[in-house]
Amino acid sequence: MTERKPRADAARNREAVLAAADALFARCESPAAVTMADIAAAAGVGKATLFRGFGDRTGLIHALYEARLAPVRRAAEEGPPPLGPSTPPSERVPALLDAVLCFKLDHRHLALALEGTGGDSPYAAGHYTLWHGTLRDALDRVPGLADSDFTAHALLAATRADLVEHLVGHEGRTREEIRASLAAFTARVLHVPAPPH
Amino acid sequence: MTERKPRADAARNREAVLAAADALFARCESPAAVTMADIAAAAGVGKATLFRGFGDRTGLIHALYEARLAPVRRAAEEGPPPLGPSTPPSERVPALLDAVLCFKLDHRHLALALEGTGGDSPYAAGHYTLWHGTLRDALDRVPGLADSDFTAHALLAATRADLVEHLVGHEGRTREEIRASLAAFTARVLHVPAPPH
DNA sequence: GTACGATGCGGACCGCCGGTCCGTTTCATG
DNA sequence: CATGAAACGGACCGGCGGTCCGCATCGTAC
Repeated sequence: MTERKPRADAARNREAVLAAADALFARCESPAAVTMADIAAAAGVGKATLFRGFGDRTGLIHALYEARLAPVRRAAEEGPPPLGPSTPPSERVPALLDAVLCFKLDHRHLALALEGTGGDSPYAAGHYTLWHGTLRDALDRVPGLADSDFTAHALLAATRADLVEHLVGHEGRTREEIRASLAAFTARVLHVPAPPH
Repeated sequence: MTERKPRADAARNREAVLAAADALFARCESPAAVTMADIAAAAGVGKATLFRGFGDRTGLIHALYEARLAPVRRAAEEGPPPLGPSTPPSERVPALLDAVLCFKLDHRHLALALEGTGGDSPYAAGHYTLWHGTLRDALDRVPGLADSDFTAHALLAATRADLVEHLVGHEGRTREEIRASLAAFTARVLHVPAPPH
């Protein structure tokens, strides 16, 4: 058995830390304004508990992001259409992108914290590789579309957290406007005429 | 006259700092590994000179980026086709994007330092607004293309520095491969059938 | 219930970095 | 050459990410 049963208080603290971090990132303007000490204080634990449980700051952010992303990820991996794998590509590609976009809209503060971690690029993170791979595979099945790898990168780039933040915060776009824009852009890339709506 | 003649040594130091910073960012793996003290030492000046001349770290990076970008910017603002304003849109849009991409390929270290500055989003920077505005205006003149604002954002997002870095560093793509991929993607968005090559 | 080893805890502590301060040096001008 | 202004530089500061170690708590075996 490589599995070790974690102690009860450790699990409880882990959840408290994730909840406190989520709340703090949501409340504060910039992710950089949230310090490890802040999170520890808000969770009612010592600083060392953070680092023991998550390694370092980026580890904590990754864990938090991953925890919130899990439902969407599962819906895309094994859920029903239009997100699940049984969906035809021309329908699944827009659905996947819309799901990513909605997640980033709902969790802008987390996405900003993750992508703005500085040192390590967001393209090294596991979840990016997953989205990119899923999208690439779907694009491979779209007739007449070459270079699915770059296309997947480019489409995902249109959902970058700081771009979304800019659209919402500085250009004053609403959630539905942005979703419509991305859908139209995606349709254009897929060579499907946009629905008149 | 609002212009004040700067002292000779100040101008000299300014250039030395820019050159030293450029070299350091190019040499080091991560932009975060280059400290202000490093730059000051490499330029042979005191730390205070950096902050007096550029305000803070992001100011220095902005100034350096802007200095290196100036030629491309001028070519786009008042140069001859295919970059200049007299070019027809269907030709100018790919040319603008290719110019941005090439600049980021040539100055990856600077682009990474700029976009990875953390706190402030790259979308607030003046040069982004400029590229976006130019591209949007060109897209406005492409028949049948609505939502030029978002389209400009999305196309520019495909040239993000960390994406370029990922393609070159982790996927092993060559410069020409990436340029071809972006050109094909752009053509697809413009509904122009890609050239048979 | 109790004794005991292992696991986890917490906050004082460290090194480093961005940014500031102020006594000193260098430039420009008449 | 004298003098005021402008720029210099490195010691200094506050704060942050990350570590360390003595102490508390948990789970277990009897």
